[in-house]
Amino acid sequence: MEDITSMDEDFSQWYTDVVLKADLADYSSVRGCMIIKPYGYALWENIQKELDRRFKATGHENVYMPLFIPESLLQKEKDHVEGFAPEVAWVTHGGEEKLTERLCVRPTSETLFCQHFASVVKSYRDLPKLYNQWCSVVRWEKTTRPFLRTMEFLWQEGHTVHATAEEAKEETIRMLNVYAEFCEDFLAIPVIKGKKTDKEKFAGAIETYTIESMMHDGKALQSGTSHNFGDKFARAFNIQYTDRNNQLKYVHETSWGMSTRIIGAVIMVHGDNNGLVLPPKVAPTQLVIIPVSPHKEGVPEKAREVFQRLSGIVRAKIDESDRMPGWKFAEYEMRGVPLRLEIGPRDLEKEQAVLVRRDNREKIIVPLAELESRVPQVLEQLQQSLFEKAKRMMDSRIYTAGSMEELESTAANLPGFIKSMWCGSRECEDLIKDRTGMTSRCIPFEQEKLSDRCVCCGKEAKHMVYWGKAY
RNA sequence: CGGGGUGUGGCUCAGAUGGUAGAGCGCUUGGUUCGGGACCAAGAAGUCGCUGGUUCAAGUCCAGUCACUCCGACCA
Repeated sequence: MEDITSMDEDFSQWYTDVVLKADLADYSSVRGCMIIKPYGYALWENIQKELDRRFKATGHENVYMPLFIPESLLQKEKDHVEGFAPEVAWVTHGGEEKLTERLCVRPTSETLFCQHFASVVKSYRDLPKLYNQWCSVVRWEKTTRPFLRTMEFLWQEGHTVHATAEEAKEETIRMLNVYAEFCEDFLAIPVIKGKKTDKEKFAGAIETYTIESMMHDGKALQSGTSHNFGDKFARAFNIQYTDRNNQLKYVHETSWGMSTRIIGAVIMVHGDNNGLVLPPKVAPTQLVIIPVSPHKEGVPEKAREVFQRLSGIVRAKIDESDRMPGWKFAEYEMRGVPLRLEIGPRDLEKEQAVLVRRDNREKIIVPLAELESRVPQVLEQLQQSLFEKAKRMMDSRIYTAGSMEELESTAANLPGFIKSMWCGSRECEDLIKDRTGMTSRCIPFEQEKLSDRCVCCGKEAKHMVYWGKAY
């Protein structure tokens, strides 16, 4: 089998090669939609499991809303419908009969949740409602790429209603932090937390918060978002409750989402020219055992014994197929399995096994007796070093610009993010996009005062902003 | 939606000037191998993306269409 395209040569092609050859997904006969294969789906299941655990730990409950939204319902909130109308799929017929009202296939479920909240929230005693749903949504995209942008994608969408604006804002930030910690601790992907500019915020939100991560090619991927709707949707959908003082009040809402797109981030942050590299915490298989010269006496028995001992401790797999060992090494590297254990005749003599790390190919000789303690230890170190490597990569590609000239030349020559001061005007944001191809990624929570002046117009600066080219 | 590229066994591709469909890899079977993608032998596998046209004859020429892919604009 030939190698995958080198990422330095053609990053996009490298990405596609990895998705296909690591056996994560395949193209389907439906334009823009992909088949998520068992290995890719196992990855998603691990992401789901961990996120779901974190949602439950913060008091959320899972629900399920319908796939279809009546047109009249979608129309209720003006900004929302304007944002999504261009990319929804419509159902116009049921069997042979034309429907009296078109149904859209949900691009997101705010409107359905709102209608439901309007019917179940009556009193301050009914609040808050902290809901989440796991589902797929459809957006009629013009160009698609596996995981990064598909017409149908799997995600979770959290929807909550609260009594006060303060509570809604707290929830928005809480869930952004859940996402950020999940990315950093579980996926080993460093993120920048911040707020979206008005131009970039979600259709219908008063504030959108985001975590932005940097891919290997220096481009940004919005990895999770959390929206504060204030009482905008509540007013459009008439979601009111009676408070302790018998006053009728509008609720305050939030929504937040993370999708299978995050798998694209895992690929593009950790992957290398040998294929996928998975952080141990999310890897479907954490350790693969490869018997070497399995026809030699004692080898398969010992390999199975090691497999038995380790499978209670880590997600282990043993490959006893009749492939050449070299083929297996390459194959499991392609699939990003964090740790490989080789065991052959030479090891039997010395009562040892050879561990090989996926990230740096370091070989670690471990006495058989110590495997139970050493394997989890090495996995933990690997998880940690993947995060540190990604963090160094991101930090080393964040530049500062004090003038438009600097912004333009940096954007043209150096992949990565650029931070600069900004006056807050849409005009400057648009101009920067025109001149550099970069959009504002976020107004980070961690502000630095680089200067007093907007990088673009020279007027008084309001914020420091990260700019970047985005997926 | 604009611009470029590509559609031929599972995969990567070859098939000048139209004339009976090819290779390598993979797959199956048997044997030898086995510490970084092994070797030998035998086999199976294609209505040449789809529709129409030109022609005695189309993978090849023409028109249309669909899909994939890359680069822009729009978006999780």
